[in-house]
Amino acid sequence: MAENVAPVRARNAAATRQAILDAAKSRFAKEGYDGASLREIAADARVDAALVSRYFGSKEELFVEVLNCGPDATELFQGELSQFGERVADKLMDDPDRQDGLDHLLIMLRSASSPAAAEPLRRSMRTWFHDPFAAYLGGPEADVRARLAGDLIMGVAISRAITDDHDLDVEGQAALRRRLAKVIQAAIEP
Amino acid sequence: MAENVAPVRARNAAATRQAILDAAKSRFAKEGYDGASLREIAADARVDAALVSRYFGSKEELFVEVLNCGPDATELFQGELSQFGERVADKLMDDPDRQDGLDHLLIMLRSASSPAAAEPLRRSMRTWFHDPFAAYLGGPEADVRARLAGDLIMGVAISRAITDDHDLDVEGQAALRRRLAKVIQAAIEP
DNA sequence: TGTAAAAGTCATCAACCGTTGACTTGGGCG
DNA sequence: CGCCCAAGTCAACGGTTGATGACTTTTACA
Repeated sequence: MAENVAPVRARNAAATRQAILDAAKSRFAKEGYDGASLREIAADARVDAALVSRYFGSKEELFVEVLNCGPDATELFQGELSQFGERVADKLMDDPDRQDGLDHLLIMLRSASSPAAAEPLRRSMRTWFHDPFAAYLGGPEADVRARLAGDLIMGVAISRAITDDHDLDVEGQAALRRRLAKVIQAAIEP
Repeated sequence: MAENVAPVRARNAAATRQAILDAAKSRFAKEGYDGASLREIAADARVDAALVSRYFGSKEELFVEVLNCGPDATELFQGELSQFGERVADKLMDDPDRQDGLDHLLIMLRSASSPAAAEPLRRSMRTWFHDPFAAYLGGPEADVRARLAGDLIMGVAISRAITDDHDLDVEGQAALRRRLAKVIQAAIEP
């Protein structure tokens, strides 16, 4: 018993930093800014808690870094505009674990109540979601249409995250998917 | 200097209890279940913090009590069905302080990330919002239509609560209100 | 190989949280 | 008036959080 435990990862600042960022992103998405503790994040990343503060300075700076590091939603803003509703509806009604593109949305809703997180959230939302969305839509009142459709998407994502869809049967979900696609399309139409 | 401070309120269990409930409702709506502390709530109600635990047993029980005490949203579910979109859009775009009917929605979104609050939230949402809404709508797939429209309303309420509307000018807000009314109506149409 | 800096760990701090038990104060009833 | 129970207060608890400084281990270079 010379070496007591596995080293988990070779000493590599960049890799460790990334591991912390990944763990933080996941935790923030699941529990929000306040709910996620640095100790949990550090445990997920197999790292001492003190190292997180050391690498990122403070929890808020880590949060900003997480928000700025991954766009993730831009993949939605490619392809036929007329099929946008269908695409997003499919994505939203997928099983929650596959919603990579919606991590930031989840972070947003779960951290909405934290004053410390509010300002970074606003900025990130605008940069990574709203502005690209409005540019993708184009046409008159693009910002209003993007805002409305974005709010709808966020509302549905929240609802799914909260209710776990225990209250809708299979055909109910199918009906919701159809209707959702239609309404999203109506929201972005000029 | 015999009496050192104002008694604030005559000794009255019912009134004190109600004052705590009001303060809790407001705090939960502003900061969510985790963010609102019993000490803050007690201070708002001009009451010692210990009294809150004494009256309601625990923070979670107080939360449940707040959720169960006021429906508040039923007023939306009265009047012409064809005007529903207009009515809700007006309500949503009002200044945030006047959104009495949406307090529970705010509480819901701000507390979405707290495991302790999740189950009471689901129950309350269903009882006080979704079910009456579906009953009000009627017709085929009433639950799906209620769910979708509810998600849209929640998303818009969240968005407004977060962004403070610093990013939309006056005519932008007017355009958003028009479009919102239209999309809500589309969401509830059979 | 020797060494200095980077990478990671440990112990600890002050602040805040929800909750509890012992205490003091007040008002209504005999 | 005097009592007594309800209403309200105070101080303290164990636990958790974010953050910091001193410490040890590893890596890489001369």
